[in-house]
Amino acid sequence: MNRVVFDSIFKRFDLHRTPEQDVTSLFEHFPEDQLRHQNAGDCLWQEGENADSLFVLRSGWACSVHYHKEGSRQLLEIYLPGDVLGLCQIASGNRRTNAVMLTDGWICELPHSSLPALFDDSPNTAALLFAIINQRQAMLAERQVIMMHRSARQRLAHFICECHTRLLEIGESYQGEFLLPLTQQDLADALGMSAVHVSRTFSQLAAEGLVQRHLFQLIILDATRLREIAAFDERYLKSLRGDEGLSSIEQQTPVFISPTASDLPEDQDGKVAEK
Amino acid sequence: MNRVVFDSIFKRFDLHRTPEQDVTSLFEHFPEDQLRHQNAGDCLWQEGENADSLFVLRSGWACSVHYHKEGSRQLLEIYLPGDVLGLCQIASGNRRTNAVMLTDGWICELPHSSLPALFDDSPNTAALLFAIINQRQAMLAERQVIMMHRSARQRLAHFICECHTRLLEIGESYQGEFLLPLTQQDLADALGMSAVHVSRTFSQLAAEGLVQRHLFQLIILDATRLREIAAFDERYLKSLRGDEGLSSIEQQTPVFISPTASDLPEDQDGKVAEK
DNA sequence: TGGCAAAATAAACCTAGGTTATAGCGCTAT
DNA sequence: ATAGCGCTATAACCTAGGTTTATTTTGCCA
Repeated sequence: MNRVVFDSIFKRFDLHRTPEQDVTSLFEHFPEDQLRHQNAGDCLWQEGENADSLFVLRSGWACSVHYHKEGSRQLLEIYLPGDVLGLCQIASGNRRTNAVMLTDGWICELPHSSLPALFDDSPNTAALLFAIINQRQAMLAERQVIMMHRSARQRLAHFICECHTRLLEIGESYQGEFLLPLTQQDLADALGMSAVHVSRTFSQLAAEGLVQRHLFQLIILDATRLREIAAFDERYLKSLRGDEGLSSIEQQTPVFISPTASDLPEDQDGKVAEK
Repeated sequence: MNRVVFDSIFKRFDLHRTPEQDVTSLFEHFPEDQLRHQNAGDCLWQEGENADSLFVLRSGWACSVHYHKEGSRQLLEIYLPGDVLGLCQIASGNRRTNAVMLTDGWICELPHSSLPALFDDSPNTAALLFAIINQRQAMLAERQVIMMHRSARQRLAHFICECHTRLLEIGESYQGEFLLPLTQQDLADALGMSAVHVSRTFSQLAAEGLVQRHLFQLIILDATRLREIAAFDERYLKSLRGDEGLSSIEQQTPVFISPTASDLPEDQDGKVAEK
């Protein structure tokens, strides 16, 4: 490795060429017995702990969450299958949030100490991790803009669009339909609104024939209109990919790596977390 | 370099030892003629441009800002002397925000292409940049929590505390007094509230004897109370430092590097930006 | 010294969304 | 069955903060 690694981090376009192989290697570098099952509600780490490992989410949903002293909480990031969690604590070395499974799922834990070996194996991986961190930061910035300047209705619409787009990329949504394993309270905590208002807003969107939600199954009935309302510009989700974004959702094929059903021990269909 | 560099990134505590020297080297690696004067209102980069360099802010204030189609805008980050701007676009390669000088100031531009040489010179610099990115992310996350869960009054109080703490670290505040070169409209755009309400809230804080603002000079009269209101926990600002945060503000000595007055070409006292 | 433009105040009014309360619905466990 | 719990829905009410419109203050410049 050596110079090659840093070059590949700082000459950004290098990483557009082989992200997939590298993510794959990230998964495959560790033997299957490192794969761990988690139940909905399980805690991956807690605020204040030392951070000495990364997690790769192979199936299921997770989130990072901040609990306030007054009892309320805030969901900061939503993690989907294929996501790497804990990257932003590599430097600081301690957790500033909690990470919780939203559904059952399988995770793979990588101690920081194992990273150098991983980089030896596939030099571009470091660049990839760096790119992922940057992408996450882009998502945070985007979310901040949206939270501060848009109505509750728009925020909810945007959240749905974002989930849908991300799920399409990993092949977990068919047509406009997908499983959104969050309670209205979860959504409220993620979007900075009250659960009551989430309910109201959902009813409203449903009444307009835009979406439909039953149990935790969500169906987007009018994607175009929904994206209009949300003013959804998916480019911020695309910085990891070679393309320029803005292509219509329908043409997309999964690019980012998600674990295929076959290489996972049974149950990857998350059951919903109980509060 | 080589292995050493990555080790130093991923063995986090290495960087608690020598951050100062490295930031210094960041500054000194480039000859003085690279130092450029900027006027308040100058644009360092614009949304959509290609990102091929970093900026080090040596004096003055700057911010990253997002303009909305409807004409409103959002200040995303505030940069103070000593800050490095543009880090989070290294991987993605294009700007997703605008960067604007809030006051007159001096900046130093580092093309991405010059980074490898810089890393050769002082291997820890890479780790430092990495750490700074993480720190920025922590600030973003913190801001998100605050923007979503706190009242306008608390947000304003928090913003004041944050600026004060950051300015203390670089030696640009004496006692509770410092220059805050933002108009109420700027503050409104940074805090997601209306300019009118910023004014109202400022008046209220002043009436309670907490702060005092004249022109762009701000005086904190009752720091303790202000921090209570803001529920200000400065730890998120401290991840670059070896200490554990939480020490009282009064005991702090400047640690992060700020350019000393002497090594700057005259006028570093920013004049306020005209809108 | 006077005039101008940008900021800051102030008052009146209005609405998005929070809060509280109640009720229905679909589980699981006795 | 039925009791109990978690999630959702709907309605009534209330408040923080937005918007609009003046009025005042301030600094800048000729």
